[in-house]
Amino acid sequence: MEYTSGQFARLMGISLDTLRYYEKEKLIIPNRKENNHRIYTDNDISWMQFIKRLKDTGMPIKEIRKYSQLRSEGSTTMSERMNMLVSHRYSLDQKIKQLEEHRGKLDEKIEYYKKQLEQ
Amino acid sequence: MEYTSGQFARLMGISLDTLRYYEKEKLIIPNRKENNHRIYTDNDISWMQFIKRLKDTGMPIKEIRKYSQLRSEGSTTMSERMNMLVSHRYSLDQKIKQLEEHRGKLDEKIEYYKKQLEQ
DNA sequence: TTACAACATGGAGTTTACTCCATGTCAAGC
DNA sequence: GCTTGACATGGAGTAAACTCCATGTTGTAA
Repeated sequence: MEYTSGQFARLMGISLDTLRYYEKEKLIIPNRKENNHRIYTDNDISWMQFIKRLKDTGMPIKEIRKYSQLRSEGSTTMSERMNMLVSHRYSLDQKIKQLEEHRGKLDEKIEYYKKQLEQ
Repeated sequence: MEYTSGQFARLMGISLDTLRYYEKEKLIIPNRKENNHRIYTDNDISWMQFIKRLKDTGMPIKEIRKYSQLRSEGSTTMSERMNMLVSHRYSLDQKIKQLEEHRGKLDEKIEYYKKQLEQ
């Protein structure tokens, strides 16, 4: 399947402006038709979903660009890409652990409020 | 114990500029000495630690300001503050769950890379 | 064939959360 | 008494990640 920029943006749940911004930042660079209109493929869909995953887990755009750059250089950059993911996975793990601790402390505070309000 | 702004900032691991920025945003408003210098107390330490917790869990400064505002109005605002925390705790929970899912998907991708590189 | 929606570009503007800078005051050590 | 370091203020600047706008081109339905 192929998609116009508008269709693709709607499908991915982002704005056209954001899509073009990502292109300017070299995260995702679609092919063009003869009329210069962008054309996205199913392959772009899974790539975009992965970009969103990296973003949602806190990877800055500059670093995603680096990953994207390596990806476009082909299979010789595989181990470097894997290293990036392993390191990112580690910091994500740290982050989750910290958030869990914060959640526990929030629970304590909420419990405290509850007790105060019961009286 | 009492602390000057410099001591307090160092203790909390933030910069003096950030500390004053938080004051401008009404998150934490210390008393002043006769010479107009800020003076922080142990009470401010635990309050600041809580501010950091809210920040680290993704609460925007505007909302922390609202909580701070309620807090300064005394015990009559307790249930409202609790409601804020309960709601924040809920979204934090959602966030953690989403991050865990992302982590799982990252693991899959890393596994895939590993297999490719083994050959 | 003409209206209008969708697409394109370049550049300016926005929001959040700081961070830096110029300038001024003031207490303490040499 | 003078320098120096810590503190004060107001305002400008920065980085990240969009978001908006003006202007122009293209594709399609009536």
